[in-house]
Amino acid sequence: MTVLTTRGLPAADLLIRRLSPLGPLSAADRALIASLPSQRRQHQAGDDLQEQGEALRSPRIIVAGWACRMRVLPDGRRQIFCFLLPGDGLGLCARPNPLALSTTVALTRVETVDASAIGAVMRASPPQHAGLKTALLVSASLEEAALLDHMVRLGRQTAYERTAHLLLELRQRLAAVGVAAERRFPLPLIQEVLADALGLSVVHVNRTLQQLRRDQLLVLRSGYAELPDPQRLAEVANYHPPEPTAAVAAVIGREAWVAARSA
Amino acid sequence: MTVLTTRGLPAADLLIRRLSPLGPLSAADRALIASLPSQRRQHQAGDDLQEQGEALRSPRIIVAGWACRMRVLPDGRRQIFCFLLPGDGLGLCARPNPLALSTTVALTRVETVDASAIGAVMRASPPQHAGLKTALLVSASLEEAALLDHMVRLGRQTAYERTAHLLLELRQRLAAVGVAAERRFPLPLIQEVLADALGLSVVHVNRTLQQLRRDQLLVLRSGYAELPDPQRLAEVANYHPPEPTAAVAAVIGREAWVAARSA
DNA sequence: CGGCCTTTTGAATGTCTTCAAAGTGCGTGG
DNA sequence: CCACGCACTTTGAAGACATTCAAAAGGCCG
Repeated sequence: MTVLTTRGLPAADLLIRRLSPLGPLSAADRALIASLPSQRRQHQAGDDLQEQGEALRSPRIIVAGWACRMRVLPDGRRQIFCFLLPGDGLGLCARPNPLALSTTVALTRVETVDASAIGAVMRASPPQHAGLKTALLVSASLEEAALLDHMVRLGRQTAYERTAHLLLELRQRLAAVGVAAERRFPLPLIQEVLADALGLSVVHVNRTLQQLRRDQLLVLRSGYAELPDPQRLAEVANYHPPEPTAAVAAVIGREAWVAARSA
Repeated sequence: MTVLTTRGLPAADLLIRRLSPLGPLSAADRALIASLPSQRRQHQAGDDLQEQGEALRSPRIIVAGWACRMRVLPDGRRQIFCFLLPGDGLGLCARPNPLALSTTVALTRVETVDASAIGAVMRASPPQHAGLKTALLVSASLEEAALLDHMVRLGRQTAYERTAHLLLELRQRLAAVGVAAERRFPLPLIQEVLADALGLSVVHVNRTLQQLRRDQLLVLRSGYAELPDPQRLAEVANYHPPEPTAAVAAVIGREAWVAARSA
């Protein structure tokens, strides 16, 4: 059975579910993840999790709720770069002591746990955590690929395609942490947020969502989205899910991965 | 006097000019850069320098010409993510053996030199090249920031603002390698390329450029752009150049940088 | 029940695209 | 050296897509 909510789900389960397809996690890796502090910090919707230009705060993992990275223009226009979902890291960066390149804001109530131990693995390369580091690098790779996808949406897709494409990405990412069923997943975003992510006006997002509903491609209710026909939606949106295999190969090379699996 | 062409300029000069404001380059760092092979590989305009999904080719530095990273949709729509200018690296990545997340194509005739030595510094952390590694990481940081800037352009700026903003970015980056004067710099791009970068149609790019000219903010001729009033242009575009100081602090922390300078 | 935030609707407007064709510049070959 | 061809730029007109403004409807919480 698929878990449809993460609130209350231990951080470790979430992280292991997300990372294990991305690299060969050793027993030591799993132990390190399991030993992450269980104490959760609560953030209210609207809270800044990270201010642009400020030194990166100590690394944390989101265990519940949604956030986003964004930038605001002087006249109030806002662009959302990406959404941060349960299982995603905050301030997990391979660079030492970096400044934040964007502001991170909680979109719902968010719960995070400290992930300094994982940050340490990112910065050093302890041999007993090579698999974990691989998974983290693959994860960073996937994030970067998602940014490029988003740029294609903004620059070269219609409102209808953009919206469909984003919905499929969110479904895919939520599925990777066990928070999405095949067709149904939580979507706790108001239309203004979708608009700022998709580079559209709120009114137009509203009309685009209606069009998707009329076309039997989307059902929205009580904070959940349902995609009755993901296949057809993927076709209209030109959506291609990231292959985990490709993602892994992206960091360690396909041969190395095969070797690691069989070892 | 500002050098207005790089063809013939040694790779080392270009790289040192670009990297020295980004990190404290030691004598060893400069020696390593100076010892890069001088043999240049020629690529014709239109050549693939790197295919999406393919293993990253061995790292090289562009010493002359322009390239871009981009993705193409099945129906031929194309989005350009960023431009690669002289002094920029190809396949310089902190991740080991990664696959390319996008295709890289030469936009003009391009000359590159091998940069395996620099790639090695990126992957390992030889203590005698700590400064160089810092500079490379800062450089990667700036690249990422530029991607985010581009997303803001695509999602939340008008055609006029986008175009102005991109021109200012190009001027700034070319100036960093000594290829741009205060107001004049090479712009070897056809309008179709600008269109694919800016998420606009060719026709609209044409009209937007005309508008900029009518407003006395831009002069284009024989492959060069001139910005008669960069200040005013920056205002209409909401352009904020990346501060080198901020960039350095972004990687090593402000205090560490100050310490390194005075040491 | 009332107030506030969010969604929805309508109408007018504006930005940007598409299609089609003419103009311009430049290199090549006659 | 000129003429031609080709690629790129420019122009016009029509229409599609998206925004803006304004207001009504819906939902949720105190």
